[in-house]
Amino acid sequence: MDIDDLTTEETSPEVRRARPLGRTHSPLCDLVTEQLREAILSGRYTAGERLVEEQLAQEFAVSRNPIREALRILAAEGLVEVRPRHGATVAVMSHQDICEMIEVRATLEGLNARLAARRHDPKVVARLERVLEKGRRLAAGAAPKEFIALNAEFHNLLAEAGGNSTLGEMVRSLRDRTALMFSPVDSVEADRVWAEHAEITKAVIAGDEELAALLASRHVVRAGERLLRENECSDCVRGFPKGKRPQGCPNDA
Amino acid sequence: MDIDDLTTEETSPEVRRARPLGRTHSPLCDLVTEQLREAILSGRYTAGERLVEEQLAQEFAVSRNPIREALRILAAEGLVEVRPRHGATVAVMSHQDICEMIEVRATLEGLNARLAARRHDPKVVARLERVLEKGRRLAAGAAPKEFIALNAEFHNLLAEAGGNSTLGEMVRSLRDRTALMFSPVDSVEADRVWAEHAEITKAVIAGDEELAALLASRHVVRAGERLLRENECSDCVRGFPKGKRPQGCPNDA
DNA sequence: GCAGTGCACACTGCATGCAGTGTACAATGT
DNA sequence: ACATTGTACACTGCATGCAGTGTGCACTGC
Repeated sequence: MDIDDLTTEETSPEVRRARPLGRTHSPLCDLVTEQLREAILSGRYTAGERLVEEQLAQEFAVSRNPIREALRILAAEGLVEVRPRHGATVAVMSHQDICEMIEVRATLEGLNARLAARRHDPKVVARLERVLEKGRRLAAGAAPKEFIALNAEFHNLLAEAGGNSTLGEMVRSLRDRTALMFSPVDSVEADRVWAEHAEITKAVIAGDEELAALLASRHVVRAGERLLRENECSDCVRGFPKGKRPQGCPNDA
Repeated sequence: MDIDDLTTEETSPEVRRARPLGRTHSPLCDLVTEQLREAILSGRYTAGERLVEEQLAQEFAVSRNPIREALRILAAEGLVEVRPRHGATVAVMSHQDICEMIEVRATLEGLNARLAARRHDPKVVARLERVLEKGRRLAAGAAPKEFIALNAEFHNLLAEAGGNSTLGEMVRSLRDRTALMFSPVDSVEADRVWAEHAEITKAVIAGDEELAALLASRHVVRAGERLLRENECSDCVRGFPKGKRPQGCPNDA
């Protein structure tokens, strides 16, 4: 609740360059949404875990009202599932769900890369290369969390390069929902991923639409394949401790 | 509020086949969401129109709470825009927004048709042909509203034929958001649209992935082109009466 | 006239309270 | 032992109320 300096009144008539409080301070509902999303994406809440309103309300030190709104928003995004009169749970994704999302994401990343290549805006490209360089230095050695952030940064920038914000928003959502599983990569994987990023960027710079699309699409499928291979014997993605699995989890069948 | 027969208690021990009330009755929040979505899509609320919570609450005869939740959900779907402390408005889409959505939708419909052709499940295909036939009879002569419904039915079925529910959900959302503008078609247009549907279906039945994808994609672009042509001089899509335009509407510039 | 100030109204953001529903578990009868 | 009923608890759904914020308009002094 970062409303701390409301007490300091304007005393001198000169322009004080006070930051526009009214514009900047977000409603609690939005803050909760962000934090909750972050918490889910970072794995602090595991798939299938119940999200009890009162509990969250105490955790965030707010009333249940903003919590409820946040939960509806996240439900609309697909990160949370709300069953009427049964409450909210972190969304559980089946093997099939993941396959579906990867298929769609591969197509959309392909389209986006194609658009990026078509425009190859020098400004955005420059920024892309900067992230690429930063990643090249850290890639293999980076902590998982750092790597994820860097990866997100690259892909967000690529989306920007595509210049289709609707598309960008959609892939971001898909990436969020699948990101949970892409997390643990060994250093060999990380190197390969980053090399692929470089290849994509090269194609974008060259304005080679066809190649950029192909590479970006394949980039998603590759990561997906590894993921699906790892999980081929379990229908649910994350390993739930026995007895704590979401109801209906095929692992219990 | 269809809770009408709660009074009828089970009196005889035999199984009464009473429908499970607990499962079926939706929370007000969901009902409001649906009705509001329907109202926006059918044009009963025009783009940029303010959606005042208290007003809606009285309209639906509920409190502001479920209204707020519905608004957040629709905002997450992109049908409504919520500015903190300024309230909600029906989303206004710029020329660019529409271009972007059409581009994405064309790609996704293409992917979906490809998948549908790959599976060409006889059962779904049979249903497709039934809708197609019904449409062929009515197409040109149908009332606009009827035509839209029929069109939606066809596309939903096609999505089902694709077998990727995530994808289906995404194209449905895109179709919703663009549907507003596709509405007024003359009978020549309607005939052409329906002929294209038939072509797509044929390719799906033949299992010709490439053709199905191409046709479906082009189908979207065609409709989009007409739309964009019509609006090429106005940046905002729907004609707002002068003085009632959403703030920032380029038509006022 | 016209910038600046104060005020009133409209609306959103949020907390609180209560009724209704789902669920687990003990009590009861068979 | 087992099905059935009763009951207590946990939680969601929703209404209500109030504080805070945005906005338009009258008022003031110039």
